[in-house]
Amino acid sequence: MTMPQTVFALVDCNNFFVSCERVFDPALEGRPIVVLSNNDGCIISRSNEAKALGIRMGEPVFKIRDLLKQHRVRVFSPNFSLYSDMSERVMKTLEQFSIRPEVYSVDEAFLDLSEIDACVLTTYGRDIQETVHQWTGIPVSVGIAETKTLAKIAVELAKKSPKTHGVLNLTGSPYRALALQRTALKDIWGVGPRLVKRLEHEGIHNAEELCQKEDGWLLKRFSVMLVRTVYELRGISCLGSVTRDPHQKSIIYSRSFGTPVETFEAMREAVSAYTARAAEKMRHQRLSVRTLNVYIATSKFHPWEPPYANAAMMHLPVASDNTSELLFYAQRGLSRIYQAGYRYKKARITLLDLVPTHQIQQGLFDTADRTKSSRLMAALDRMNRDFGAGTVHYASEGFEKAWRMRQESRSRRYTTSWDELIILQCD
DNA sequence: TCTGGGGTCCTAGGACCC
DNA sequence: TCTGGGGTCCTAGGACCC
Repeated sequence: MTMPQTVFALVDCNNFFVSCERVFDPALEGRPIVVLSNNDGCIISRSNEAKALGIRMGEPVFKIRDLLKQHRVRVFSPNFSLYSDMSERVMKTLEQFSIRPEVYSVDEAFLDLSEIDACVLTTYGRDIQETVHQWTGIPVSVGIAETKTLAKIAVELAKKSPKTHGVLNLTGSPYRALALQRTALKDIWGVGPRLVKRLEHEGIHNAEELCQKEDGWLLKRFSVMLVRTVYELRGISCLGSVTRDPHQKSIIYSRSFGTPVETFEAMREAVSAYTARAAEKMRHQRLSVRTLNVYIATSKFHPWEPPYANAAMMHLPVASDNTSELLFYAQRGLSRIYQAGYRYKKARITLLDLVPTHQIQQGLFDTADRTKSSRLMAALDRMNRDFGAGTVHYASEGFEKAWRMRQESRSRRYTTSWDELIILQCD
């Protein structure tokens, strides 16, 4: 029995965060720009002009300040509400081309094109590219192939070679072997730095050579995961859906502090604020949590300071989506791990064991009035949504927030905040 | 002075049971 | 005195991804 041939397209937004900034300020076109991580720490998105200057992904900003200045690179603090809104617009547009695009990340989606006539696939890809650009202003590249792993390779090659104009169809292509030959190990989806090292040690240096290896040999030395990747490279689709279904398994809220935290009170504020943010995210997805993890740490970059990191795992008797309840456990967890005398740089709240709120198992001795508390939470979320984040918050989150992260040059939230709409002048 | 944040999956090893 | 071995469940940590 032969399986029907699968075909996937990977649609990948070019330099996504940078492209979002450009949509609302066309003067940025052709200029080097970068977007920074939270706390204005590292580079997380670069325009082609910035890449050409040798600015690397993940580069700490303080190391390249002179370079940025010298070339008059426009620098943006991240504006995630803008980016996620733009992302939704792109994904919505893709629904024109496939019943249910699999949203893989903020800037990537897979489309199942198995039903599309093989002779029109490349044209179809171009159509996707043009429509997304026209409807959202975001430039995308499209890679088409028999498996998701090959589609990834196709899209990377499409970005690199100008001849393709951003669309490359590898299905049934005589160039596939050549494409694999030109793909370094580190550029294969699922192969990270550790595997690269081990594979190179075995004398394998590109995707094509990896494909030639026998299954048994791979299995003996590596894992089933790598075997799966190799099958994909050979054109046999064996990855399931990449979307987060049926619901997310964990929610993290993690931030570095703008200035180090050195007192229990300040840390308690930060942990409370982070817990409240994580709880908001969770309620937005109609989930409740059974296990909560509190983590605090000093900087890992200051070897001259005494290091400390610890985490506390807290189990709730009954799954909850109530911020007050979560705050109680978070604070209790914190007092278990907090040690005085350190300069803390980061805190993190992880919510694990998430369950849909509508199917919570009530505890035998649980007397809390769940309906009442969920109405309170809904009211709180609504106020913060309609009147701006932080309109109403818990006192334990604090008011001074000296630990709050730095954000010096964020663009306006053009699409999600009434106060920050774009203004046109017509003279 | 300044070094991000949010996820998933797999595996090894310990605890415990029969 | 003999010091087995299989199964399951849980967790921490590794590896990878964007």
